[in-house]
Amino acid sequence: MPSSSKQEPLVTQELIINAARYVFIRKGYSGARMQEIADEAGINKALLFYYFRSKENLFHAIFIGVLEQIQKEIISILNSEMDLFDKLRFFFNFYIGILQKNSFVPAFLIHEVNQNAQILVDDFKKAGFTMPVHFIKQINRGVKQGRIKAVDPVQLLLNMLSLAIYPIMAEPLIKGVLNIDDDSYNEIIEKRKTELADWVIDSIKK
Amino acid sequence: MPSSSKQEPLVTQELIINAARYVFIRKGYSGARMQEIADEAGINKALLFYYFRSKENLFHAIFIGVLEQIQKEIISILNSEMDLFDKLRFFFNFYIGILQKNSFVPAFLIHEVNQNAQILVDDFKKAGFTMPVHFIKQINRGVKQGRIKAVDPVQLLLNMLSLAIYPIMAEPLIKGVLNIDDDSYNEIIEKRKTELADWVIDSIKK
DNA sequence: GTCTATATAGGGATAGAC
DNA sequence: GTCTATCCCTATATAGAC
Repeated sequence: MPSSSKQEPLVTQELIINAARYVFIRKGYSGARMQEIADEAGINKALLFYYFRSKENLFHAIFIGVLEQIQKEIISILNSEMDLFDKLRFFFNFYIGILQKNSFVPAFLIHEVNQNAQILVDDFKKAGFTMPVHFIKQINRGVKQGRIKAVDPVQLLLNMLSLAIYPIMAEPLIKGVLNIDDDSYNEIIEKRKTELADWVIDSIKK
Repeated sequence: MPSSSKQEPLVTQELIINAARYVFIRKGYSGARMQEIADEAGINKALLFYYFRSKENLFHAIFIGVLEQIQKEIISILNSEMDLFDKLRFFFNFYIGILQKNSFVPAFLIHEVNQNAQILVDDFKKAGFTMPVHFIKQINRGVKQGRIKAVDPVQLLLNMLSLAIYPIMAEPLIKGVLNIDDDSYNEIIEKRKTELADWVIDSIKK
């Protein structure tokens, strides 16, 4: 474990973490090369093995970090104390913004979990993942109070995540299939930040 | 190119295609092993190189096949002559059914296109991919005739695809995050086959 | 067409100098 | 802590017998 000297802009371990994150998220575990991570970090390949004993170790460190970030971003929004409709507006606007800057993360997560569902359960625990209990209660309360229609909170949550995440994670594919250029697609996504909230709110309010 | 004898249940080339499809879709290009494909097909590894000259060749054959299948499935529904609301109901019911049997396909496609967007454009052309022009016209006509609200057909299409695809492609991830068991999740997906159509139709009809 | 045996390269991992 | 050199296994690919 290297000592964190105070003046250097980025200590080696951080250089490695950032580079590994960049490469793993784009290439996946099996597609990533330790040499490429070293190049990206501007250090020697052997150093990777000095700081993290193996490729797998390094991967898990990255993976847990990604989970923690998502936990912080999504769950904290969903479980916040905002008014329901404000929360929905905030969710789409804020979360799509995050996704735009991390467009490879969802496909990375799904791809890795798909071939390793069992083992990665441990990483979920390490990242402190919890259900959005407060959000679910909030929906159920809204239904009971007659403020919104009788919706299943889990289905609503699935819809929200789908509508926000899919068009961004599948951007290269969709642009290819529908023959849309970069600028047009950005415009489409930008509109979704507000229109999705309008649509969802309109569909559940009484 | 082997002659297709008429009596054998599956000629070798088909055995290879099926096995390669199975393995590539689950592991991705970089995660797949030619040995595993050979085992899955029940043949010798060298035969893979006899029929397809390289791993890359075999991959492209599979990839184009997957694109052709999707082209046939989705675009043909969207461009059919059905009434709009019937079409939406049919789309969610039928397409989610297909996705349930091919749950790894979307993540596979996205993952491969993400790291190879440029090269794979050729495969799109080979697969004969076209835009759902008829569907888009149908929406615009519905809007003009005042039958449905003023919706952007591309946004509507994105929403339909997102709502259908994401919860299935992300199933292992979501089950992990939300702590849902297999049976409950299947029930949730089953409900979506009809509820999504109800929801979308309700939100666009005047 | 199908097999066994083998060549060749790539990439994870370690040894050891500084 | 960081580098160079190297080990060694794995995976793609080929040669050649049958």
